Amino acid sequence: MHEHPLIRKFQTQGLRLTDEELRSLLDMPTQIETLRADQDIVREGDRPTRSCVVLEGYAVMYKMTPTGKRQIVAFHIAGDIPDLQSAQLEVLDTSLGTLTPAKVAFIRHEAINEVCERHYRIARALWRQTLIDAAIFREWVVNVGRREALNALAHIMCEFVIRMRTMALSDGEECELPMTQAELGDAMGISTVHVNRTLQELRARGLIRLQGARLTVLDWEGLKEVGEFDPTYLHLQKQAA
Amino acid sequence: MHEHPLIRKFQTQGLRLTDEELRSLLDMPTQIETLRADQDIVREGDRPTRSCVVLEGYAVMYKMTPTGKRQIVAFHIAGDIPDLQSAQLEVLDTSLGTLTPAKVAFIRHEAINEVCERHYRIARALWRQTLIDAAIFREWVVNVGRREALNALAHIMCEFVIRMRTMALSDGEECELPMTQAELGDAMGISTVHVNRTLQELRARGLIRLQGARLTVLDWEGLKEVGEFDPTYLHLQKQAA
DNA sequence: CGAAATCTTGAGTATAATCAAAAACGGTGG
DNA sequence: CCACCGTTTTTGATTATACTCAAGATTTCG
Repeated sequence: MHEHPLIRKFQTQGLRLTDEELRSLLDMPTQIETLRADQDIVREGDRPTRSCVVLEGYAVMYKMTPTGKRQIVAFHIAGDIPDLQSAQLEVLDTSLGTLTPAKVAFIRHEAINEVCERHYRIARALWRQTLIDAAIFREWVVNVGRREALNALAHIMCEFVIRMRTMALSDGEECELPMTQAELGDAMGISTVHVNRTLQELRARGLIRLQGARLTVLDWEGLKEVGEFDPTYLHLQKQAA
Repeated sequence: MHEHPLIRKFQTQGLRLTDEELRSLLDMPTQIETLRADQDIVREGDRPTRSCVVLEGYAVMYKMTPTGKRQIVAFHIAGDIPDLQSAQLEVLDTSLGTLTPAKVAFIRHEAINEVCERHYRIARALWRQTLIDAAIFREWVVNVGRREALNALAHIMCEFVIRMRTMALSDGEECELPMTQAELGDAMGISTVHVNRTLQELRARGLIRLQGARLTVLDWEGLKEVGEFDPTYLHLQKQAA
């Protein structure tokens, strides 16, 4: 696998880049920034002129309601381009912030759109990526709308572990789980207190161990079952599995 | 506005098609079918070789949980291409069905991908459309996760009326609301009984009138406020507003 | 006109929210 | 290395929103 998270991501999607495509991608001028935890990168309503690639650390997309409640709509890991949408849509409809200290690479929209126009295969791969993001949003609607806390939490963990494994950030049993209980609650649409009690139930059932930011899946089949987890919606390619 | 729903949709997004682009689009071979209400068009797990354009009537995208609960993730109206994703992703992760009797046009994926490759502007417009769909999913996550029934229901109505108006299917005050209370519940992740009580509250507050499938917005500002509705996420162009 | 679907109402229950406060943890600086 | 501070996690008690079950009224459609 390539060492650059973005290229690695393309590879996990089964895209064999030609030398020229690879060069075009790596030649895009980028600006790399190191960010602290809990820092906004862009905000709802912004009209950014660049998008970012997560190189290290974790990010969240979220929306605030007028009454001050927060809903997290996505967690992002290395290789993700959380705000790729802003290259095609003028105004941001969500905010993006860091979850942990993070390193991100900013790429100007013109650069992205030039590469897309020159290499339709890259445009198509990025389009495909945004379609997978959309598939994940759909699954989250189900998670938040029709699953009880226990199942929803198990589901979130399954998804996160699989995505981490796809990017070689987990061995499939153990990985970093960088979000606090409050953040998990904001992702599932439930309160922090209820997250805490639900976590205890998952532990009591012997499905997971969670100490600090370290998650260990003790019973993968059990967790999948409780989480009603079917990875189809992640649209993984064979070699990724 | 053009009489073909798909072309009209492109126009509402501000895309001025050249004669050649228009010809390429209209020359795509399509198969038009008339469907009854509550009929599946494609199902989760399918690997379709074509996508469809809604010409008349209404469709829903939904997912079922293993315990038999249904979550509707999108309502689709004339001009929408609900399963455009399947042109880029192999397996469907949601099911698509009619809500009412409907007329749809099927287009083979090869035809779509050829047009996209020949006209990058069309590819980009379709990409953009899928990004707007994703933005709507994000808003639905908020609706289902962080809004109480009253606010969520008002929000759904605001979104539906605006989308109908954009496609000239509503004057902005009155329009068809083709879903049953059970379907509204499946869209908001609440029970039918609770939808009923919530509807009564919206009526009691003088915000709407709803008789059969006919919705009249009596107090647009009030409904928007209760629904915490900000249309930014629909990414409408100026002329549409 | 009649059957099926949809809507409505009531009563009892469950899941999860809120409020409040204590315990544990993690990082920082002396 | 330890004490300290802010954050995060945990616990308890009370309340609220929404669910389930059940049955009756109304609408829709063939």
